[in-house]
Amino acid sequence: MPEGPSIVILTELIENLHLHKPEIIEVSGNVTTIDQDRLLHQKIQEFRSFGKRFLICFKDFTLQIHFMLFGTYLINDTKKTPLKLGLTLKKDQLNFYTCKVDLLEGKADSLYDWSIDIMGDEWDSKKAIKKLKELPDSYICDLLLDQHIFSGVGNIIKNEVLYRSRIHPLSKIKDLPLAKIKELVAEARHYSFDFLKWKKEGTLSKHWEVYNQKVCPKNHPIAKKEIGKTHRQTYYCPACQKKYN
DNA sequence: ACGTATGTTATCCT
DNA sequence: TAGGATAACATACG
Repeated sequence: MPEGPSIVILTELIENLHLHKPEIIEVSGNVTTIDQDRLLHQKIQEFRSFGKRFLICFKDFTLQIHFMLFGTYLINDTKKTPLKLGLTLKKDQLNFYTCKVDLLEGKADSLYDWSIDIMGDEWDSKKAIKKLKELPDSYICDLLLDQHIFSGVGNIIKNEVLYRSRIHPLSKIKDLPLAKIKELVAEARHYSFDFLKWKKEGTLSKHWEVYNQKVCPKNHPIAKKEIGKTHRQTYYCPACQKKYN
């Protein structure tokens, strides 16, 4: 569920219900981080995604849902897991489980820097490149996961993008030629949309070239290590991916 | 059946 | 005190 493209899918699913600024008739769930009464009888203005966050937008505040690692949702269905937040509309019900819910004052437009949303129309690759160059000593595997640079990129996207760009995860920004940085940033955006397409088709895992794989497409053995500052599981091909230093 | 994990953050260490 | 390690969340998947 958690990476950016999956949140886009959720947003599209709800948009396809063709709700028209629906009123919240009932609020349920065990969420404690927000005042549930604040939502009652409010009209939802729109649904949006920002990075890994799902946004339910109201006139002057924004409900932000982050699914973390285990979060799930059901539309017009329920399950046994304790309900974190349920929103009953006139005809539909939106149920969120195992997620982090926050109520932020203000409109979504002004709450986030939309130019860093990897799936967004306003994505600004030049800005990402600029931010990367400001962190010369960081490993590229950590920077791809930096939500202040690549909002919405997660561990799967990280691994696949590094393979596509043929960059070893422990390369540092200062050692990468500018052309390579540009390629990487472009690939981060491009693969995110491939992820979206394949996830919709149900073929995402079939297209993994390194993530969860034993060998790369050229049949070289894949290395699997927890590396970088973030210690996230990293899959890479030592033969195909060049270490810049 | 069990180990692992698409993520983040608070808290406890050193 | 800065930074690192750890736990917590609760489920699905192979």
